[in-house]
Amino acid sequence: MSQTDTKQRILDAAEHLFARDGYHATSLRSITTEAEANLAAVNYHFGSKESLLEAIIDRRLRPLNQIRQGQLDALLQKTEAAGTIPSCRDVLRTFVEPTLRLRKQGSGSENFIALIGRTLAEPQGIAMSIFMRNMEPLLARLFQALNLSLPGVSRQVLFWRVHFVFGSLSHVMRCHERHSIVPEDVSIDMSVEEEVELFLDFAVAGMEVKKQ
Amino acid sequence: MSQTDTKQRILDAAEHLFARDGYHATSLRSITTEAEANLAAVNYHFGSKESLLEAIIDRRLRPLNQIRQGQLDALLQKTEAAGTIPSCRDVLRTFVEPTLRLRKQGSGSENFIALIGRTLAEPQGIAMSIFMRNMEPLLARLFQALNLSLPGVSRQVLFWRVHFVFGSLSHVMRCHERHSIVPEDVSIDMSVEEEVELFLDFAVAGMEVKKQ
DNA sequence: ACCTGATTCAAACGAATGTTTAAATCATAT
DNA sequence: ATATGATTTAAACATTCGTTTGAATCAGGT
Repeated sequence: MSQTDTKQRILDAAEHLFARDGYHATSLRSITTEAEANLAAVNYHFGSKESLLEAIIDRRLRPLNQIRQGQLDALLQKTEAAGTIPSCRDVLRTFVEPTLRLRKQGSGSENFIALIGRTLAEPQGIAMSIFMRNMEPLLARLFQALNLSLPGVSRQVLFWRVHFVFGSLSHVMRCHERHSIVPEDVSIDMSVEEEVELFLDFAVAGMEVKKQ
Repeated sequence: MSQTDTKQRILDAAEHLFARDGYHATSLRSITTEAEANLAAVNYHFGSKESLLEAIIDRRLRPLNQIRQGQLDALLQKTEAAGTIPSCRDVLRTFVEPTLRLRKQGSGSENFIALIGRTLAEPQGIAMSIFMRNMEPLLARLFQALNLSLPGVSRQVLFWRVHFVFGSLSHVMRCHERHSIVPEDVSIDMSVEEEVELFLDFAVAGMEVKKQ
C-alpha cells in the first residue's frame, strides 16, 4: 500500500464527510476511520485539518476551473471572430455544464460538488477563503462576458441577477439527493444535458428579462 | 434583571453567532459571553444547545409563516372571488416580501434571516429538521398555488423551478453583507420594495418561461 | 422579617477534539 | 543482507466542548 493510497483514501473520506456533515461537525477520527487509516495520518500527510480541506478543494476545483476557462475562452474567440456577441445562455453554459457534468462523473466527485455548494452558504467560513482564491479570476471574466452578452442590463441589475443565479446553482449543487419535500411523482434522475438545459431555461430567462 | 431579560439576551446572542459562524462552530461559552450571562444559563433556560436552536427558529419563524400564510390566503380568496387565477408574481410575493421585510426590521432579525439561509444549505443538519417542521404545511400550499398560477408548466418542471427560486432566495437571505466579489460601484442598499421587485423580476421570468 | 421558589454563579464533570511524540514497520536502493 | 528514509502505529498531549452540581443570590408574598 503506497503513500498515495492513504492520501487518496483520506481525501475521499474527508470529502464525503465534509460534504455530508460540514467541516466543523466532522472529526479527524471519523475521517481516518472511514479511510481505514491511522489518526495521525492526516497530520502526517496534510499538516492539519484545515490544510486537508484546502487539498480537497484544490484537487478538483483546479481542473474544473481550467475546463470552464477553456470553454469560455473558446466561446469568446468564436464570437469575436464572427463579429457577434455571445449569448447569455452560452456564457452561462460554460460555467454550469462542466459543474453538473463533473457531478455525474462519479468516484466521489458528487461529494465535492455538494461540498462546494455548502461552502457558498458559509460566507465567513474557512472553506470560503480557500474557495475564493481559486475562483476570483474566473468569476471576474465570467461577469465581464455576461455584461457583454446583455447590453440592455445595467451593471447594478446584472450583478444582482448573477447573484441570484449563483444562489440557484449552489442550491442545485447541494441537493443531489432526494429531499423530503420532493413530491413522489417528480423524477430527479436526468441526464447532464437535460439538467443543464432545464437550469439554463430558468436562469437565462431571469437574466434577460426587461424590468417590469 | 428579570428572567426574560437573560433569556432574550441569550436568544439574540446565539442567533447572531449561529448565523455568523454556524451551529457547530459556535460554543455555549461564546454565546453566554456575548449575552453577558453565566455559562449554565443556557442549560437552565433552554435545556440544551439543540433546544436553544429550536427556540431561536420558533421565535421568529412562527409569526413570519403566519404573515406569509395570511397573505397567500388573502390572494387566493381575492382571485377566487373574481373568478381568475393568481399571477405567479403575486403568489411568490406572499412568500418573499414578508421575508425580506423582516430582515430590514432590525433588532437582530437580519441574523435570523441569515441563519435560515444557512439552514437551507445543510440538508442533513440539526437545524433543517426543526425548520422543516415549521415550513412543510406552508410549502405544500405554496407549491399548490404556484401550480394553479402556471397552468402551462408541468409539475415536474415546476418543482425544479421552485427549487431554483428557493436557492436564489436562500442565497439572498445569507448574503446581507457586502461580499468580496461585489464590485465597488454596485450599491447594495435598497428599500424592501426595490429588493422584492428586483428579485421577483428574476424569479418570475424563470418560473414562467416556455421551454426553448 | 421570613419564607419560598426562581435565578445566578463558580466550579467541576467526563467526553471529545486537533495535534504531537517516539517507537515500530515498511519499502527500496546499495 | 543491510542501511536509510518514508510511512504507520499506539499512546499521550493540552484544550475545548456541552452538561451538571450545589451553594449563593435574588425577588415577591405573607
